[in-house]
Amino acid sequence: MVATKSRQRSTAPGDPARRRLIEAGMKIFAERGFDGTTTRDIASEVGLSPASLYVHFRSKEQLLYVISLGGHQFVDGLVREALEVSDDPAEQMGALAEGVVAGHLDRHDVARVINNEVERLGPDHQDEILRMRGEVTSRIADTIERGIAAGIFDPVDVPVTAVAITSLISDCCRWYRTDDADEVAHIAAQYRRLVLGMLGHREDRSGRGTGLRRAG
Amino acid sequence: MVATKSRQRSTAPGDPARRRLIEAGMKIFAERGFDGTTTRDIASEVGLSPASLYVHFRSKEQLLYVISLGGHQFVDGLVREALEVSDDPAEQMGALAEGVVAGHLDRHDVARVINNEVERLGPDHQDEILRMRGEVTSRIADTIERGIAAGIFDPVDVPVTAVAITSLISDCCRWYRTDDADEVAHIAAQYRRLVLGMLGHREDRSGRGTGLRRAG
DNA sequence: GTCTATAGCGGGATAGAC
DNA sequence: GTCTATCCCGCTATAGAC
Repeated sequence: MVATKSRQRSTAPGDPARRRLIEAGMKIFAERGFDGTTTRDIASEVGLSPASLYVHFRSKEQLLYVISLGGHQFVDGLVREALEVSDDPAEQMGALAEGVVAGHLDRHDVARVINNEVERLGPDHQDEILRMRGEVTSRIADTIERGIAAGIFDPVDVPVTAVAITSLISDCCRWYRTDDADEVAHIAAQYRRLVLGMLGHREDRSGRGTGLRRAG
Repeated sequence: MVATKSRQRSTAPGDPARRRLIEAGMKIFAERGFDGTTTRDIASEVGLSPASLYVHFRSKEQLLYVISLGGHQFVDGLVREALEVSDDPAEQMGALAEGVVAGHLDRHDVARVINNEVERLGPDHQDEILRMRGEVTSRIADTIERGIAAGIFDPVDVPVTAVAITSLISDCCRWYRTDDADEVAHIAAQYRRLVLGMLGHREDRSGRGTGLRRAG
């Protein structure tokens, strides 16, 4: 199982109202979508007047941007953590799938927002967020390539497979919504198997991969 | 490769305006989301006044419902077609993955709408559409079970795997947008491999599955 | 940093002529 | 079946007092 730590958001610590607005935005954007959410919804959720939102954020779009940025930093953290567990591409990919899925189910509100509301960002913010998402896919592609080179993954089409894995482990928050930690762990473990299966990695084949480097 | 025929929608044939509104709705809902689309956007796209929409649909939500229903009937058709290619669960699942992905890329506008806008439907319509989506997952689960029974799939967690496959082959329209038929065919073929990999089905293992029934 | 009040605009849907 | 005109409402964002 992969831990889900480092929840830091880009919020100043001494500003509770701002953070509460962010948390409310995550929750309500996830439920109703950006365009289905009013600034009144968010403000009243935290017991503030609609106008107060504009003390902390230039616009409703800016709030979405801050949430999206924090969400992607969270995912980046999950990915980096996973890649550090080993030098073995199969271990890395397994940890990555399991960790990202667990993180997405754990924080399914943010996960839904960063998946579904990217296109509601302004052009510049959208570009930036999509670049961050692209970096996750790049890391996955790189791991696949190392696994193929090590002979422990099938010689799949790398770009398509990297996108498919990104898609699969991100989209889980569309299908599951649970606070049961055991259930989260179970689902995440299954997704690990499924992702390694996509790469043709069988446990009984790992003996073949004598060329792989173990972590120092 | 799997064909993408039977495009019939639930539109009366002698009513071009209604159909044009449906096509416009597919396009614009896909681009901007249901809540980001105005009835004026849709009407002006087909050269009608805003009021004309209400001659053909009770409400904006009703238009979304009609589009969603047609989209799910389209997907249902793809699934049924795929299941008819053979009695071999691996052939069926491969055809299903390839066909659904090809269909989703071919008609990525409808695909995006049925994936992203379900929750904008009213409660009853939403229930109905989610039931249709659930039936697709059920058919996938059934195919997985038959494959496991035949010894050609790994003994995976059936519910989780069925959801994951549904997720993967539906979500492709988030990542790809192309009118190049060759590219569509290539991506769909890759997804076939990936899905069969999730099930632990290797081509070189199919000899093991002597217990499987061939189509009559 | 919070509030009340409101500007300014645009939305879904309807009325009624043609 | 289409139009023009419009109702009525709610939205984002701002002004200005406290």
